[in-house]
Amino acid sequence: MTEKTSHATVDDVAALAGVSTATVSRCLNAPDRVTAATREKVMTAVRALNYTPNFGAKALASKRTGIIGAVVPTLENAVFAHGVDAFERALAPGKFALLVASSGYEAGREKRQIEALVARGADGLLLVGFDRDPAIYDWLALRKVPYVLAWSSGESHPYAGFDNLSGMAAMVGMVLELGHRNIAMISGITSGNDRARDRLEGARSAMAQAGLSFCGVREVAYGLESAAGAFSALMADRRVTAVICGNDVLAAGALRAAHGMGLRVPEDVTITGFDDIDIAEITWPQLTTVRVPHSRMGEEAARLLQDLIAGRPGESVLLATELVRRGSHAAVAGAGILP
Amino acid sequence: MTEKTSHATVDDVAALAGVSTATVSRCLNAPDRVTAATREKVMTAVRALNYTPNFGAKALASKRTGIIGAVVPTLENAVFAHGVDAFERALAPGKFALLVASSGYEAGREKRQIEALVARGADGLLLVGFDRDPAIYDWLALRKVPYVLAWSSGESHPYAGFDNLSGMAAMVGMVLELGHRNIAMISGITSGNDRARDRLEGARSAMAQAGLSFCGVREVAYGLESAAGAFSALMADRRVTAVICGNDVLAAGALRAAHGMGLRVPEDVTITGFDDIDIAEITWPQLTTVRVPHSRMGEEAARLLQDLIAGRPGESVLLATELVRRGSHAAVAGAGILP
DNA sequence: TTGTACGCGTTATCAA
DNA sequence: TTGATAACGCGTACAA
Repeated sequence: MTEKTSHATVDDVAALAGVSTATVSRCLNAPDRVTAATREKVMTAVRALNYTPNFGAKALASKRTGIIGAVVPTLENAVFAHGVDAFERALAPGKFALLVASSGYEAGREKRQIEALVARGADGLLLVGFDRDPAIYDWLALRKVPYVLAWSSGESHPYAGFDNLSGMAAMVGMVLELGHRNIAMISGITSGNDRARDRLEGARSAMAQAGLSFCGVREVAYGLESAAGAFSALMADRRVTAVICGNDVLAAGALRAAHGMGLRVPEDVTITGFDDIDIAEITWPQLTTVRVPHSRMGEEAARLLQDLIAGRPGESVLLATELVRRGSHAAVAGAGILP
Repeated sequence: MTEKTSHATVDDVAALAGVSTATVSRCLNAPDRVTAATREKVMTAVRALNYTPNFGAKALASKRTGIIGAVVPTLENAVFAHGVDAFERALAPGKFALLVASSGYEAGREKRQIEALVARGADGLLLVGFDRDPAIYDWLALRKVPYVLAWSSGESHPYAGFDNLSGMAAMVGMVLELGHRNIAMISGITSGNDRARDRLEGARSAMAQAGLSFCGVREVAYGLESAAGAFSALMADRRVTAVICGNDVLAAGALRAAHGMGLRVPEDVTITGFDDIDIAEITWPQLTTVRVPHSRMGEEAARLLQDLIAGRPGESVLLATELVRRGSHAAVAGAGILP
């Protein structure tokens, strides 16, 4: 009875090919350090035995797994789904694989997920934003795990992101130019979320620069329903002519609520988004929003992280955001200013 | 100069705690097989040394990684993003982590991704649909890697999915009841995609049952633009009063094209979707579509796969789809049938 | 309940 | 270019 269930090992391959295990290993990991003739013999044996290197043994001996971890709030937001998708595709094929975990916007869960990924041997990490317990950065440094932050500018950390603050300030600036003065905002929950905080901050500073402040600000969880609720509450103040939203999902929810209330967009109220995900082009009217190059950002993050893992310097990159003027904005009625 | 860079090992912990390495291992993996007193000593040492088990060594010795792999066409489609998100959340926390790869709807790339995940020591796999090279299933069986198929009923394979065929047949049945007779369809690319094929097949069989066939069928890549193009082409036939779409993205693209052509929906043309993702509620009018319990499916798939990995039997589950009647359908003009 | 000692399969060092 | 051999760090029979 031969052991049919056990897999072939380097020893089996070496024996069949008539070489040493060291040569087999070289053939697989550094083919150019072996003569064509022996390489041929070895590869034939590999195929004959259907040999696959044991992952654990390889990781143990080489001290690297080829696994990169990513922790995002949720894949349900297209922003992260697209970014992670692009990130994964930009990883050197065959060399790295992506381990994904979600935090549900919870700091505690994010910490546990980071630990779990590192425990699984992640060679590097992709994280969202910079706002987290400093102990985590210390721990990562201690463990010598390289990481890249995305969707924000990472302050002192390596990052591939953009400036949420100025992006939103530009949007509010445009709304002000349209003559709006009574403006409200629906923001994401800012606690533990630097993206949401920066967007709110950017909006407020643009208002302040014009000597104004918001009629009302509502912090709500990202979701159509919560945005719709916030919108109705905000519009109770009949002076409001524009509602700035922290992202496109929030804006879509507000838009729907507006329709439900019999309000015309943009004639009665201007609604703006942020992110420029697919839904921005699907709503009616289409959303005026801030374009963020999510896919490009995923690619840059992958490039940067792979540099870091390889011991190369690696430079952070700040991507530009862009105002996208579509149909959900207009000059305030009677303002005499053209859109 | 002490070696500051090397991490603590079981030996270090054992030495500090004054026990053997075996006891340390037991404390971490089977705490109940150790007295509370020694456990306390060991855990104190673990914390003091900031000890984390080496992943490679653990995997090598235990022959399992706690890594589960998933290969989906793309995370850009909300259907997969949501499903994967739910799947990941349903994985036993701390015990399993999710390795995600995308195939871009390419069979060759999917095969390579599967191999890459198995090479990374995946204890189990989540795959989309059943339509793939049989050699892959053989290879998986040879390697003894458990897997679960989702988004389809998996034929002879373990699956957590739903019946695309009957789901679409029900939708077409409803459209026929509304009096429509000149119907066209925008389908996803059916080659290598059993979901798209089943939906097209289900639609055709419902038509056939009424003694009809489609005015036109267009197979296009999933995307707003391609759907918009297909819609205009299909509507060149002025008899068409309803367009069945293979999924919600396609339907959203068709809807946008309809607006662009000055067609009213649903007064001039009925448009239906499939999947019931977020955008179905964001379009105007909201999409009449087929609801698929993506999150529930992800959870069931996780449950099933974990059963399989644990050596338990594990039962496939077929989830029910449901017709969601919203605003994009209406009785054909002059049909005298109420919606 | 705890300790001893070996095996897991690969890579890397150093000679040849 | 190739080969012998020593790590790599943990789990686990088996014995105490």
